[in-house]
Amino acid sequence: MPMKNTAPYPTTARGPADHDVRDQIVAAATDHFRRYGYEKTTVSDLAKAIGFSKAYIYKFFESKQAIGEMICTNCLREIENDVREAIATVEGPPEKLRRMFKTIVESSLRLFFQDRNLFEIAASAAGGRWPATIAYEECLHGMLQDILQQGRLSGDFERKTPLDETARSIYLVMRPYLHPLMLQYNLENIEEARMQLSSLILRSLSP
Amino acid sequence: MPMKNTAPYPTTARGPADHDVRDQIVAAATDHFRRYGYEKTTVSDLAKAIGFSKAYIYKFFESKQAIGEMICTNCLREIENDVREAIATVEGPPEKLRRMFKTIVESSLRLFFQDRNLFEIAASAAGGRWPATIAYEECLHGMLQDILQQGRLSGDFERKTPLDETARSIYLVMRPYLHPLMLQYNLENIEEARMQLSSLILRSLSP
DNA sequence: GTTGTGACCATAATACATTTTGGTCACAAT
DNA sequence: ATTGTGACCAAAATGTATTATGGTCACAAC
Repeated sequence: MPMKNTAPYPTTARGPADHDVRDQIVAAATDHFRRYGYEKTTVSDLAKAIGFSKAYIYKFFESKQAIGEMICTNCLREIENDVREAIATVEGPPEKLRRMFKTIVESSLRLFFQDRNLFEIAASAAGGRWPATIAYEECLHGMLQDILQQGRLSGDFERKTPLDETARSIYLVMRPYLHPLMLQYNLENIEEARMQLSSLILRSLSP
Repeated sequence: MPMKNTAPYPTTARGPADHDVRDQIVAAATDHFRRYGYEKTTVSDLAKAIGFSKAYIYKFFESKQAIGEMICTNCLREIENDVREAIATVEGPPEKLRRMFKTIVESSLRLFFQDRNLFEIAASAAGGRWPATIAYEECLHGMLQDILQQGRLSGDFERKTPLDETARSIYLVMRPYLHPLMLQYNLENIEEARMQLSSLILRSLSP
């Protein structure tokens, strides 16, 4: 029985969930999107690359955008992992917070401006509210909340303000630097900005 | 002796600084830009509106963009005044800060989305780093610094962090909500966001 | 000197014909 | 039932010829 997708946006649920061809498509798409960009890559290009017909691609993905979203999800997942690793290798909630912010900025800059072509996908994703972006934002928000919780337990952070509100407001401070479309307008003196904002955040958390 | 303009961007220095025709141009431009938008309005339209030839316009303004910049400056000045008024009618630095942020958001929303057509000018200004935007940012930054200084004197705010750094970091928190291009991506739950960020800022300022 | 303009040019915007592209479907092979 | 495709369509992208627009300048009226 085919699972009807009930998500607001069509997810990639089509055809066998794990199938060799699906992986080939993702691999080819990753390569092509990186090299020639999302717009310049046609679905036929991908089909040719893996030696099948264009129609067969649509047995696995609902649309070209669905493919882009998958690639985008992977990219964002990479950042998530960078962050997870960064905050694991450092101790003390305040320093974890600093490192989290630092890593987000660094990884985002690397992804969006080193791999220039992936930027347009991430930009579309962020602008069009793709599920990939929402999941990403929620993930980071969650990590943030964890650090805050740790800091409250360890006595590093104040405990009066509701945890959820604290997490949300700090997330809002960081958001302009992880949202690709906003990041563009925050490039100059970004290092300085990040450090000063980190300090402001930590001051706001002092018990 | 004609004053050579040494600014990085050509300012509106051309022809007599105050002249009836200059004002007519500004008035016509304000009206037309509001009604039909910046792009849709041609310089000839403005000329026709004030009953002169197109060439005469260029005796007063270096370019169409220079006219746009003037109108933009006026718009932003309006916000500045709103803010100035708002923080004057309220007392206590913490409440002044809250009101400042609140007024910036409200006035920006009104300007950019009620007067929809002016948005494209402000957007170009913000994106292209026109002097109008720079002056605007510096003005708000200055007002912010004043409030902080008052708060330090009254004992409401901490005094350890350098004043300049505090002002800068708080400004960075507010910036996504006054920068028209970023404001677009912060529309949902903007009221809630603004209040939570205000609280975060005030927490960071507690002595 | 100040006020004012029509004619003129290079480039940007527009409009339109043509081609590409995303996406579907009936149908074939295993 | 699963794997796979060529033919087909509406809509978007592209190239191109044409027009409109921003901007200048020599020159005229006062």
